[in-house]
Formats: sequence, C-alpha cells, structure tokens
Amino acid sequence: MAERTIDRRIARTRATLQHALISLIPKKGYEAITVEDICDVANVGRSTFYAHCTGKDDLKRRGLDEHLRALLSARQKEALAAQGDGRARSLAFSLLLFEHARDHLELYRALAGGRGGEVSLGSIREILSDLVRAELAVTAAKNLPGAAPREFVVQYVVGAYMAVLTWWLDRGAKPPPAEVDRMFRRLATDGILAHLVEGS
Amino acid sequence: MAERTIDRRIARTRATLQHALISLIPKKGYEAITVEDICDVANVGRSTFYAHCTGKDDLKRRGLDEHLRALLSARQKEALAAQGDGRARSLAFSLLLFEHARDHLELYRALAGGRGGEVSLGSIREILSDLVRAELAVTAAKNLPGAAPREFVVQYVVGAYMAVLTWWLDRGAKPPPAEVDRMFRRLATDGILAHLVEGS
Amino acid sequence: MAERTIDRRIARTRATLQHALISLIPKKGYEAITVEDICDVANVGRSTFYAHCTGKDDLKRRGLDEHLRALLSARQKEALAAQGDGRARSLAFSLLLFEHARDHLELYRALAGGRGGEVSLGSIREILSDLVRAELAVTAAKNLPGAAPREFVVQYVVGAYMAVLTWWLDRGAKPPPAEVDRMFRRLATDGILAHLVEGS
Amino acid sequence: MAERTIDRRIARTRATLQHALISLIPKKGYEAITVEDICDVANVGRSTFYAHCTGKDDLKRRGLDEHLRALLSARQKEALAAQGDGRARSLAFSLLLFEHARDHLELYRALAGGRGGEVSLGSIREILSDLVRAELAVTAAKNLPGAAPREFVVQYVVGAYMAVLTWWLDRGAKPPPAEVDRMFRRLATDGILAHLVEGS
DNA sequence: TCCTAAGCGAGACGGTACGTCTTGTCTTCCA
DNA sequence: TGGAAGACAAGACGTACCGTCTCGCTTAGGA
Repeated sequence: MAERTIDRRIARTRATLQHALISLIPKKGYEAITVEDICDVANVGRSTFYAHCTGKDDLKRRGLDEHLRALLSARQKEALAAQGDGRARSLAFSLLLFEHARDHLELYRALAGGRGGEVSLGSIREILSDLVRAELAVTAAKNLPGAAPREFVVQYVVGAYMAVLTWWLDRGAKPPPAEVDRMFRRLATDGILAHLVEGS
Repeated sequence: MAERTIDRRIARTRATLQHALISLIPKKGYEAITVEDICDVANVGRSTFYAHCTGKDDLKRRGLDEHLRALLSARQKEALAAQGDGRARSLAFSLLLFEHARDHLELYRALAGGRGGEVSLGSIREILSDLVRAELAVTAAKNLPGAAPREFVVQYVVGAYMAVLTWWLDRGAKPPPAEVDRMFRRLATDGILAHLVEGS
Repeated sequence: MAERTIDRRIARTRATLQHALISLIPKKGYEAITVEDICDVANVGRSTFYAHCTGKDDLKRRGLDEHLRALLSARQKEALAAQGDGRARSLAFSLLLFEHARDHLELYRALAGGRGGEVSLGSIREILSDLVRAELAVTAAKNLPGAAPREFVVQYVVGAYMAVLTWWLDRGAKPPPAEVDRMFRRLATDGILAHLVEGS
Repeated sequence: MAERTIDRRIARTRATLQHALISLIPKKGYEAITVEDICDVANVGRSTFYAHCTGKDDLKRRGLDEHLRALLSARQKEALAAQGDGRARSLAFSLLLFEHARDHLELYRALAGGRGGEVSLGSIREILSDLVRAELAVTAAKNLPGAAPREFVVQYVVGAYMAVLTWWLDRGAKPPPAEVDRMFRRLATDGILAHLVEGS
C-alpha cells in the first residue's frame, strides 16, 4: 500500500484516539479512564489502540507533546529573536502559555487537576525546561563562580512556573493571563523579598 | 481485652506495615508495590491490612506524612520563634529537608525518582505548603495592593523547592545540603536576575 | 482455616462451575461457550474460574471424569464378579452406559454432539479402555500366536462402542438401551458377517 | 486476462495454501496453526486466503478430503467391481488406507496424535462412512428383521477402524500394514469371540 | 481458672482492567 | 483486475490486583 495513504489513515486513527481521551478526561477524570473507554469512544478495537501506543499514559504524552512543542517552539523563536532588554523579555514563554491555557481551559484543567496532575504535566515540564535552558544560555553570559549551576536555575524556574500554573488553573483561571504572568515574572526575577516589602 | 494492650498490638501491626512499605520502595519502586507484597513482608493477612488502612496510598500517607510533619513542624516552630531577621531565617524548612533527604537518600530517591515521583511527593508538597503559608503569615505583614496573593507565593515557593529537591536527588545529592540550601534561598529571596548578574 | 470448611467451599464453587457449563452447552453448543459465559452463569469471577481449572476443556474433563469413573467402576465390579458365561456377560459396561446415557440424555448429547464431540468423549474412551482391558484379561486366557495383540482388540472394541454410542445419541436415543446393547454385542462378539447373513 | 490463465493462477494459489497447511501440521500441530501462519508460509495476503476458503477448517477439508476421497473412491471402485467373495474383499478400504497412512506417516501422526486427533480425523471418518455404506449396500442384500440398521453397522465398523488406525499410528505404525489390515478385518468379520478362542 | 471478645493469619471469592492474540473485513496500491 | 500488504473492529484469552468476606486460632482481660 502506498505509504502516504497509510500514513494518513494512521494519523486519523491516532487523532481519533487523542480526541477520545481528551473528551473523556472531564467526564471521569484521567485516572479513572480505562483503555476500553477510550476505544469505545473512538470506535476502535483494543488491538488498534495498542498498535498505536503502549498505554493510556503514552497516548496522552504523544498528544500533549506534539501540541505544545509545536506551539511553543514556534512562537518562542520570535520572542528570543525580538529580545532586547533581558529584564523585560525574559521568561518569554510565560505569558504565551498562560494565554494558551486559558484558551484551552477545559483541556488544561483536565490534565492538571486532581491526582494525576503532576504526572500529566511531566511533558510540559520537559518542554519548558528546554525553553528556559535555551533562554538562560543567551541571558546569562557566563557561569559565575559561586552561583548556582544553570540547570539548577532551570529546575527552579520551571518548578515554580508549573506550580503556579496548576494553582491558577485549579482556581478557574480567574485573574487574566497578563496579570498572572506579571506576578510570576516579578517573583522570578526579583525574588520574594522584593515582593513582600514593596508590592508591585 | 484491655484497651491499652489492644492499642499496643494495633500500633505494632501498623508499624510493621509501615516498615514493610518503606523497605519495599527501594526494591521495586512505589508504583510497582502491591498490597500483597506488603502483607507478605509484614507477615500479615490481607484482611488485617485493610483493617488498618484503605489502601497503599493511605498507608504511605499515614506513615510518611506523620513522620515528616512531626519532624518539620517541630523544628519549624523553633525557627519561627527565633526569627528576627526575615531574610536570614526565612524558608527555614529548606535546609532541614535537604538534610533529612540526604540522610534517607534511598527512600527519597525511591519516592522522587523516575515516573511516579511527583505523585509520591504530593504529601510533602502539602506539608511544605502549610509551612510556607504559616511563615508568610508572619513575615508579610499585610497583603499589599498590587502584590500577588499570598497563596500564589506559597505555590511559587513550594513548586520551586520541590523541583529543585527532586533534581538534586536525581543527581545523587552530590552538593552538600548547606550549599543547595543557600542556592535555593538566594534564588527565592533575591530572584534570578540578582543571580544572573552578580553571582553569590 | 479448617480444611474441611475450605474444601467444602471449594467443592461448592467447583460444582457451580460444572453445572454452569452443563447448562450452557445445550443453549450455545460447547465450542461457542466462553469462559466469561460460564462465570456469568455461575456468578463467579474470572480469577476464581482459573483458580479451579486451566480452561474450558479442563473443567469439562474434570466433571465428566469424576462422574463416570465413579459410576462405571462401582457397577463394573459386580458385573465382573457375577461373570459366569463369557459370552453372555462379556462387554458388561455396554448396557450400563447405554442406560446411563439415556437417563442423562441432555448431558450426553451436549457432550457428544456436533463438532467438539470426539474431544469431549476422550475421557469416556479412556475409562472404557480400562474396563475392556480388565475384562479381556479375564476372558482371553492366553495371547494366542497369530492373534491380534490384546491392546489392539481393546482399541477396536472401544472405538466401535464410542462410535455407536455417539450415533445413537445423535439420533435421539430412540431404540431402547437394551436393544442397542444387544446389537452392539452381537456385532462385537460374532462379527459383521454373521450379522449380514443371518440376522439376529 | 484469459479465463484459463486466471483459473490456473487461482489453482496455484489454492495449492500453495494447501501445501502450507500440510507443511505446518507436523511442526505445530493442527490446532495451534493460525491463518497468519499459513499466509506467511504461502507468501499470501490474508485477503487472498479468505478469497479462497472460509477458514482453517475449510482449507483442511478441501485439501485432505479431496485428496483422500479421490484416492479411496478410485481404487474402491475396482475393489467393489472385482468383488466376488464377500468375505475376502469386504472392507476393501482398510489395507489401502493403512498403506497410505504409513507412506505419509508424518502427516497422519500429526493429524491423529495427541489432543485434537479425533477432531482432525473427522473428515476421514466421513469419507470412510460413505465407503462402508456403499459397500454394505452391495453386500447386505436386504435389511433383515431383527438385525441392526445398516447405519448402525457403518458407525460400528468405521468407529472401530478409526480407533485402530489411530492406535497403530500412535505406536509408530510398526506392524506392517498388511498385518494390521488382516487383524482388523478378522475382528470385524468374525467378531472378537472367534479371535479369543481360536486365534488366526 | 475459665470465658469471651478482639486482633489476627489465611485465603477463597467477585470483580475489573490489563495487554495479547486471532479472526475476518476492508481499503489501497501494484503488476 | 487479481492479489499482496496491512490497518482495522471485534472480542476471547489468561493474568494481576483489588477490596470483601468468612473462617478458626490465639490471647489477654474480666468473670
């Protein structure tokens, strides 16, 4: 069979599975979903499911990965390119992702909320780490003696961001993205002491 | 039967179960452990297990959490009480937990490492949140207008700490606790900008 | 737990499974029955099923085996004991089994009919072989030179009997057992030539 | 494409499938063979397989049965035609099949041996039944009163033959076909009593 | 001292999800 | 246009855990 035709069929099945998973998450919660549930919704046999991924987690990861990595890496390039003032433009992904999360609120809340939240966000975490790592490589000219290793800072920033994002989503994403973004970047760049004594 | 004797028996069984779980974690990883495994190691019948807790997670929570909460909250009080200078003493739990993690490296790495890491650390996260929340209640006199909500800061700090802790453990906890603690608190209090431009 | 109590519980479950299988055979035919069907009828979990037998065939065999071997070996002893005239009493099992089959017609037709018939009858075949072998050991004084080996005769007789029994059951067991028994033993003892030329 | 060419192609594919099945039987046993196995060996797509037959059993039947039926019915006709003395020539298929089985020992043992033996031999049984039925129609002039129905005798003879054949094959087909044939026909025509008291 | 109620081990059980396997259908392309 | 390739839906399989349960055994107070 022609490769392209097959590829298209496969891609369509894969997409159906992704969509089935996403549509189920709000109904039952990620943890409670079974492979059979997904197959039923997607009108797909169990064997087909396992022909495409090794399990529920794998399916989720593949979907999220492709989605996010495409989104972020594309727009991140612009941000990095347009970067003049290190302070103003640093952590460029932040606003981008807050906005994206608000636009796809259902999906994000489903992924991040409740028990399996942290697991689900593993992929986002990795992607963000890549971005922050790249950004720091530009921003921080050299690895100063006595300073924390660059990877340490990466983990610090990404960990903080993920926690804040999750919390914001769990509360309904009520403050507008721009404001959350401002708060996060202020804490990240200036530290909590500055925040505590002066306010914004 | 006398209540006290019974209580003692019960406590002993409970402790045996806790110990069985902890001893299994390094061997198979938390996720892979089954209730039967625990019962086998503890020489306990399934029914007894379920007489004491509702499942694996419950057992873990009761054990680890009580343990940690006792450890941290006790010493945290001293820290809070002795707190004169907000800068020097803030985030008092940090060094304490780094040290504790290094002392029980096997256990922590088992909990934090690999796949289910974030899930397992959920309890620690909650405990830390409580601590930071309490600390901020003292440190930050009022909720300044324009500043981030206090809970936002809590999530930020705890998220960053957990990420850094996990990363440190995954790397083998090589830098000494005191140094990691210093790096973390520097980033947290003064922000990454200070870190980037000046060094320590 | 006391052995007897457990044994009783186990025996009851086993019996329930046997009964479920037997009750299903007339409805769907042996081949079409799934393990899940049996479990549903028996109100038993899959795991319990597999704790008692290795599969559908095994369940069937265990049931049939116990049942028949008990029936035949008990009554066969009497027959052998009372045996005076080799001609009149030979192949003593024949009438016994024809009658038993008619009394439990549903069961036998279910087992013997259709596709899996021969498979199902494997156990009966073995049991009968044992009986005939024992009978020949008494009847045939010595292994005459030029004659067929005794085991050959055993296979011959049992094969013929099984075929005749199956055929009779498939036709509804209409001729009375006594008559079928007479026909079979006549053919077996005197051969088909005698049958063809003289009649009974 | 010319019809004949197509027909030839079809026939060739069919033959390839047959051959694939036969070659697999000794390796895995009939029951364990899957359609995919056959397709792999035959270098044929699944769709092609199902274009030629409805399943594994169908393929076996078409192959083995045609083969045997051709072999037996051709030579059987001669036997029936040349039949003068009912005793000497009766059960003419017997020697023929014993010889054929010995010549294709591997195949027959695969079919007859072990578990699924009787199932696989179902086809042979049917063919033999047809032959014996035909022979009896000639030999036994009329349905004598009191005698067993003709079909009863057919089942009796075929059952006995199949059992003896299987037993012989399972033992390695050691006695030469002629001898087994003699023993079988002696038992069949004269009965076991004659065998027991006089020998050959 | 015996009695009695609880904790406990043992493990059978009903259930549920898993990942694997085979079947038979269907679609697309190639020769 | 027949056949190869193989994706697919369907669904049975045997396994692994789960959480519930029933059963006796032990054991340490209160009678």
